[in-house]
Amino acid sequence: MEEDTRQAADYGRELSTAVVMFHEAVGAHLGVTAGDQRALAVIGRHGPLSAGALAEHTGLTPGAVTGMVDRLERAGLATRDPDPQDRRRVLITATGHLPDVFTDLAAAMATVTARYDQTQLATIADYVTRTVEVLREQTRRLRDTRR
Amino acid sequence: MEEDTRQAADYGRELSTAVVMFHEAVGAHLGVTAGDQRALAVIGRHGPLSAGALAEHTGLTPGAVTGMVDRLERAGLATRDPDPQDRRRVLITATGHLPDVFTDLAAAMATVTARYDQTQLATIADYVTRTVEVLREQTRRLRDTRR
DNA sequence: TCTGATAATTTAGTACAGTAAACTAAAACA
DNA sequence: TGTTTTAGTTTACTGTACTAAATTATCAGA
Repeated sequence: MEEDTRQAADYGRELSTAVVMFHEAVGAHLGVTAGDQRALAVIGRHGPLSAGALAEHTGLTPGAVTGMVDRLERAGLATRDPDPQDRRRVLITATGHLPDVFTDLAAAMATVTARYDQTQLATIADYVTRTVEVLREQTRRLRDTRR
Repeated sequence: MEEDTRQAADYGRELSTAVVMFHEAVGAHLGVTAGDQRALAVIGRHGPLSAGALAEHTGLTPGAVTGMVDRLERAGLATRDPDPQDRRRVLITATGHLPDVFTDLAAAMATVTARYDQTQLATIADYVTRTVEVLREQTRRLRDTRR
């Protein structure tokens, strides 16, 4: 049992490293930062947001959001559309264009998950869900303790 | 089945985000970059490395490695020890001092994995191992296709 | 209609990680 | 012993993301 939980820590670490490096590579490839990608995810889930709303979501200044959206636009991931209700505003809209890198990853992961039956998938889902909760909690704690 | 693999993609995405954000928080908390942490992991596994060897491992210039080691030292994670065989050299040595953040995470993850029996742990290990392989392969492809 | 507030962008500046080159000390070799 | 090479650090510079403040256009309210 002890041996198995130690192994779990090892591959958890390897998974972390692999995830971080993958995302760095994606960022470098697309010319966007991790924060850019997270902002894009917010827009994708929520729908178009004004630059100001995005600034609130990200905690960045309006100027920094301008830069962020520039990068997302340049990468073909988002556009600025005028807001019909307020001409001062732009609505940052996800293009929905999924870069090959994500479709490739999804396809590869589909072949991985296709190996498992329902029970196994439930176990995996449980593990991942709990892991995500742990990570979020630990992240929260870190953010709350100032250096 | 299709529903389940789509859910797998969703929590895979959430896991990715949680991992990246956790590591960013760790980095900010400790004052080290992701690259610093990876270099530290190399030293931890391999044993002390000279600055030059570390530069080769990381692909950075000697000057950048000096900065990296400065940061690791400042965070209490590594030290510079003289190399008895060549006085021009320093051996970058991991202190082995595990920051609370990692022990806390390990403890939290241990409670997660303690929920599963041997069969379930084997399933999880299989999933994680394959996921890591997929991520590494995709990362390699990205690095190989220049922007 | 005018004034104050708001939205996004631009401008000027900062912080940081990294590179290239210079520097200093030590090692290797003739 | 003198010269060349090597190791790590420092210095000067670059690129990038970000902040603060200024700018320009639009909106809301008196």
